[in-house]
Amino acid sequence: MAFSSNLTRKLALLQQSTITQALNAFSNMFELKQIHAHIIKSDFNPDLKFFLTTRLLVFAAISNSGELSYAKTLFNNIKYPSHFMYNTMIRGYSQSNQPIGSIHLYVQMLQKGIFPDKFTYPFLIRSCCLCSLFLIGKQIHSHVLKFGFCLDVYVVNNLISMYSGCGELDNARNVFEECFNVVDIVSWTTLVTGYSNSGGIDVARKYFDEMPQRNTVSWNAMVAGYARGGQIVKARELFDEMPEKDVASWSVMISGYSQSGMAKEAMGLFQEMVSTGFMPNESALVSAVSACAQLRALDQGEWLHNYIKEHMFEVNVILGTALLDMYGKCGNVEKAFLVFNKMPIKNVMTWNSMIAGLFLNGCGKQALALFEQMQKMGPPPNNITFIGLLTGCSHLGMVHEGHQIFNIMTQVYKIKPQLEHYGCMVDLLGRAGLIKEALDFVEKMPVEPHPGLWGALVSACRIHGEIELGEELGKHLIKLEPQHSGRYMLLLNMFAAANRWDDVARMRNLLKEKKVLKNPGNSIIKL
DNA sequence: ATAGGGTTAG
Repeated sequence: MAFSSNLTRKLALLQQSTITQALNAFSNMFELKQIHAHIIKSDFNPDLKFFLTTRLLVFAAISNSGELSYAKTLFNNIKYPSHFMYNTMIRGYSQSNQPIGSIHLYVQMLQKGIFPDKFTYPFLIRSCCLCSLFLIGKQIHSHVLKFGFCLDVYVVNNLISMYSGCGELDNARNVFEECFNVVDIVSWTTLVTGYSNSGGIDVARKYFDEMPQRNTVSWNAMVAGYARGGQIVKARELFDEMPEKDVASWSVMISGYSQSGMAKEAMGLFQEMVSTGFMPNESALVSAVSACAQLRALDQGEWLHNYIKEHMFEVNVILGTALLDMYGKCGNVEKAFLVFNKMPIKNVMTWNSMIAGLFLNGCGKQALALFEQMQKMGPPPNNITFIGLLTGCSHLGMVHEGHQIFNIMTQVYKIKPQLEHYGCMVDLLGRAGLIKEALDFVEKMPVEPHPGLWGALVSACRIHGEIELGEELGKHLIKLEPQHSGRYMLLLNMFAAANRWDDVARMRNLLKEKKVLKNPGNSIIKL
């Protein structure tokens, strides 16, 4: 008996080593499926089968070339999955496009009496954040406390990051302070990011200064915080002070410039990055392309596109959208379409940008045709889609189509119009000279008209010579916003257009009298 | 037995 069981074990070990070698050799789903088939057909002992299935599950669920749906099937066919298998699936879902699956599996795990461990929670909490299920996240926090896993720094950091993500910085800080003996550089950095994302940039800086040590990521987080908060000069100071820069540092700073509308600085820094010998990453490229779009710099945009092609960067959905947006804004709608058609994955923003690009170049019919296509085979349009469509119709004078779009928005997609949508409609009617209809529309609106909306109407009155009505509306507007110089200018310009010079002079005096500063206009300050 | 986090984009 002893002899025979020993033999079985030896045989198993022998089999195990061959199979382990085979497992080490597989690197894609095709090979994995072959091995899976082999496992099903052979009569390995159950322990070995279980071991091998675990290996397959890990690859299918979490590796880059895996396939979560296959992992799901695999998992569902296992009678008694181990806690490790549950953890693997929870992690797999957390890095998929359906992170809610993690939560379902966690519940299932508890129902089956399988105990979670410290590896369960980081991914589970991450999934809660990704789905914005913060209430569930808090419940899970109580599980963490109950099971005593808050001594694990990974769990702690994910909790801090969850509370930061839902803007509850007091809770984030409480976790940080209660676990002060386990926190590390990542916890500090998470807190810095959390505060700077919630408008607490000074608190963020305080934590940054108090950190026992800093690395490049912590510096990057602080620079990003300043850049996001519009304090671009401070961001740059810190960027220059950094003891060491990595690709993300450059990327953070370039995106800061680009998003603050400082497109020239963004381009300059991008060039500096490349000449310093750094290979830009996708996000730096996106910011640079977007800077070209702002500057209407087609040549530089095309240079970047070539650079991307030459270096064989994967054009992901964000980079692709940035590129077609750039081509659209720079007036090359053909190239925009070329990029659009080549993109294997498109999302709402991709479609929105392409539609806007077509409108911008006067191709209203094609823009509407693309919207038709989007409704048939694209992602569901969102409120931004409709702002783009209505603005486009307004600029091209497509009044009838604009009305249709508004109806589609409210009736088909049940999207409640926001102030912006009403503004577009008023603009659409006003520009077309349908001032009465525009006023009717304003009266029927269920929301309080925004000052800018009256402004659009006054401009329309100027263009279409409805001076009396314009005057009435303009005065009403000045009452609403007496400190806004632009409101006076609307009336002044209208009187000038109607050759009513006395009234123009009267407006000038009024401007002086009220000490309303005239907006000197926008100018880009070169650093 | 096996494993994990913080910065950057349209």
